[in-house]
Amino acid sequence: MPGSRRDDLVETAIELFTARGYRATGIDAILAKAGVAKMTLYNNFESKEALILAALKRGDERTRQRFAEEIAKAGDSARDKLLAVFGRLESWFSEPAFNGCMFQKAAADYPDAQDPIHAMAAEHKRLLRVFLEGLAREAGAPDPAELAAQLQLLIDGAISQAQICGGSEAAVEARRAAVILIATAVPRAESS
Amino acid sequence: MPGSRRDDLVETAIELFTARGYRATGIDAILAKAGVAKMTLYNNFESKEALILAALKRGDERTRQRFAEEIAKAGDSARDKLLAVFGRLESWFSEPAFNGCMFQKAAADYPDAQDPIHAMAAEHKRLLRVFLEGLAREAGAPDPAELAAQLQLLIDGAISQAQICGGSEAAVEARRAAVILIATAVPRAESS
DNA sequence: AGAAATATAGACAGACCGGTCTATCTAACA
DNA sequence: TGTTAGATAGACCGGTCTGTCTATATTTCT
Repeated sequence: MPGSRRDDLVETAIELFTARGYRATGIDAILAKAGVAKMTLYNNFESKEALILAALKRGDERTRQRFAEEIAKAGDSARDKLLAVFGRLESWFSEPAFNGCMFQKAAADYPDAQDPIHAMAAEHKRLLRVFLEGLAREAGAPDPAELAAQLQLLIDGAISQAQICGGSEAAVEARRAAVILIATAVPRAESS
Repeated sequence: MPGSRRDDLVETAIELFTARGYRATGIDAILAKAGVAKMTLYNNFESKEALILAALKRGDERTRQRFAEEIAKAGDSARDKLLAVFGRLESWFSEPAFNGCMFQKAAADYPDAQDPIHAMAAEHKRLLRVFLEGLAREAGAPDPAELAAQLQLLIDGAISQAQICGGSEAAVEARRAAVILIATAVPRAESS
């Protein structure tokens, strides 16, 4: 089964990079926590940067999958699906291990837009917006891109506030704002 | 005139810490750019952390002052004052040197909530919320804290997106969302 | 069982970091 | 003019970082 050690490394990298930051987390800390030798890392990845990119890739897939799962559990009205995103935020913020968004932190730690790490963070945000746009379209918004962009502002703002100030109130606040923005954007007066 | 060198150090620190990050910016880079000797730094500040805290303090004061200036230039309706905040965001994002919010980055680089640096970032967000709450109260919002919290989500989300994806569209998007949230929160139907 | 691939521990190099120290220079004030 | 305070350049220390190397051990497949 190739990739088992590799998997351990990527999972541990996601944990530590998200919790402590990319530059602040040394290779040795990841190796110690994953219980893997240094050469195994450098046989599977070209460099620390390659490990970061692999962690971001997996984190991106997982983040959007988690949103999709929460949406699947939600009611079948398109409005409820959109709001389920904020329910996912609330449970995420409530996890003891929550420590902010690994993509916001990646873009902050590697501010050069040309840097592949920064570029991958931007790509994640783009993919998330596409995802939201699909939901907004299902909900019948006449301008789904507009509604998706506004909801994404609330999402990123909530993540940022939760990381800085702690707590999960930012998610319920964002949800309340989302209710208003959705009601305004979607013509159908869908009450109750 | 005491503090001239000290001022140079704080200003340069704000620039470099914001542009490149706190951990990524070495003392030597600040000293070189400010044209100051290393011992002068350590005669004015106890440590790199003390310099960071001084930079955050000045940045906090300046940020809120810039918002206040933009608001003073705006129309005298309370609604226009609230919206002027987003005008300030747009011109900020358009500055060539824009590279995100020094407080978001500080909280990301020092994720421990007990860390004085993280705590000062949280305090800045709290002060900004108080500021917004005052404006919301002037605008006649029945629940000014609620409106302020929602607008702050838009602000932090816009800053985050502008840093990750570049451009200043996030500010105009946030402004459009703010118009909706304000109109919903403030009973008085203040048109035109 | 034997061979080939992969993992291990740990030493090591080279770079960079924060912070200290010294010795020299400059400027202000008596 | 002499003194004192503050600024300067730069060597230096201990520590940490990424990445390489070697020599040994373990697994896996035939």
